[in-house]
Amino acid sequence: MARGKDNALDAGDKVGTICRALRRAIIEQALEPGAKLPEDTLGERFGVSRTIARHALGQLAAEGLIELRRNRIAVVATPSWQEARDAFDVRIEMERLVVRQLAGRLSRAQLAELEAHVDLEDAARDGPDAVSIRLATEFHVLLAQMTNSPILIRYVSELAYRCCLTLSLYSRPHSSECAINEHRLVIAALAAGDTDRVMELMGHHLESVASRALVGPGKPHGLDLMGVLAPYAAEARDAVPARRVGRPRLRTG
Amino acid sequence: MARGKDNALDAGDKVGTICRALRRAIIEQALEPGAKLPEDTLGERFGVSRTIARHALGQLAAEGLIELRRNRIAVVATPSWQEARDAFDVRIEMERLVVRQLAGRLSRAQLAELEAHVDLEDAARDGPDAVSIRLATEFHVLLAQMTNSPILIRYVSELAYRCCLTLSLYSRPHSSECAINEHRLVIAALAAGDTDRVMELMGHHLESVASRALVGPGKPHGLDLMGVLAPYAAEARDAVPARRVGRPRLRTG
DNA sequence: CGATAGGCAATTGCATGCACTTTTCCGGGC
DNA sequence: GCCCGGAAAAGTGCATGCAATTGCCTATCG
Repeated sequence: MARGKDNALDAGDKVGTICRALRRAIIEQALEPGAKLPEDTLGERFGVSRTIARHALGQLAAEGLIELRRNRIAVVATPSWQEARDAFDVRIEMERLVVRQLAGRLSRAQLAELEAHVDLEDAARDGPDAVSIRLATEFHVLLAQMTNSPILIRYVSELAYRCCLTLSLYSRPHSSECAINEHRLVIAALAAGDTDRVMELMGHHLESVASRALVGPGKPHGLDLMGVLAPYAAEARDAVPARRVGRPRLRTG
Repeated sequence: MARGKDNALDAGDKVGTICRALRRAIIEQALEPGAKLPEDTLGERFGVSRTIARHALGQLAAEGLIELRRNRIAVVATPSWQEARDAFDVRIEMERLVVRQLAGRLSRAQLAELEAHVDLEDAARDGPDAVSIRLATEFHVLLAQMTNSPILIRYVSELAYRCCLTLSLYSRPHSSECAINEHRLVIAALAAGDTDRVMELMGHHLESVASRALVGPGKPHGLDLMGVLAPYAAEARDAVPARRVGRPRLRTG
């Protein structure tokens, strides 16, 4: 192995690791839309070179999570209201497809897994918003994964993340109460194998989430970009062995 | 710019240029599934360094057009039959969404553009298969573009390309006759603003295309990889100024 | 004759360096 | 006081070099 002696948790997929960390930071709203992501700062944070950071940014840009303009610093995407609405429309259709494929076809174990996840969401209700938002999103991703269709999984995940982003721009604080109940209803209908009903439920559920994103021109933001990233980098590999970490510059997106 | 002094046609977006060229080579089946794409050979062909070629491969992999495994040469994707079926299922849903949004909302000019495209398909009927396949695919992409929804555009394009790939693996030679007629029917229904009918038509059309991909375990293939790529590279920039082009190695996927 | 281990060529993984572009900051003019 | 212009700083675009891995080819052994 190279000199760096990475700990084995990172199975060599540095780019993937960075992507996952950034995605998570974004859906937990630690990185708000518009936040700047300079290649070299990112590289320092994760203990890799700009080349790798750049590659990761490329992937995230392909997913629509960040915006990449030539010769400009990458920023977390700031979807327009119209784009947000489009994303939700497509997402609704895709997730209806997911539950259509799943209705009546889930094993007892899978249903239990879903229930367990919703229990988790329930438990996190009093915790920080960031966590409950992430969990709510992951419920939908979990459903998609049960289809075993790589394409569906990828698209639903992407759309879910983008919609998360949207919510952080246009929606009010977040109240997950009813969302959690709706998740339970969906599980019940899936178990019952009631295809039409589960599609309806999912459609309504997503529509109601989307409708929370109706008004509000979005808040301006300013935050300590790289400081906020630290825990995500730390989680990715256990410590950042970056060779020469001076105090990271403060950026205020 | 560096020493290379590219001609101005390439607006600096080298990665995008390579992606487009490769995508096109793939959908025209000049690059068959399984064909190898070594970074440096690619770089030589397009007159860029491995860094850029690598980045392009990363993007294409994100789109599912090629497969990228660690420490291994990138290859054009070889979707399993199941993946292919999934892709078609999702695609059908997405394109129904497209025409739903479009029905009755197209301008006269847009309808004319669609007709013109189908005329092109018609004219290409006697030409090489590669061209008529590409045109058929582009009809669907064109429709998607008219929605002005970046997400829809991206997903439909991706899916259309992937399905193309599929056809080259599992389908018989290609007879575009009826497909062209179906395209015309779709246009007519769009113009009439008959939402339900156009969704039905599009669904049937895609289903019938998919059904052509039912049997056949796929043909083995062998081809002169980089030789076949030359025209695509040439089209991308007018000539390849690569510094030291020895005879490119022949690879036989 | 077939299977196998070892070595070499091909290829990827990644960091670094240099050129170019954009942004920022500062001083002078209006 | 505000706007403009120019230079320094920050950042990206890209090529190249080196280490590590893989894959192939061959010589050797059963």
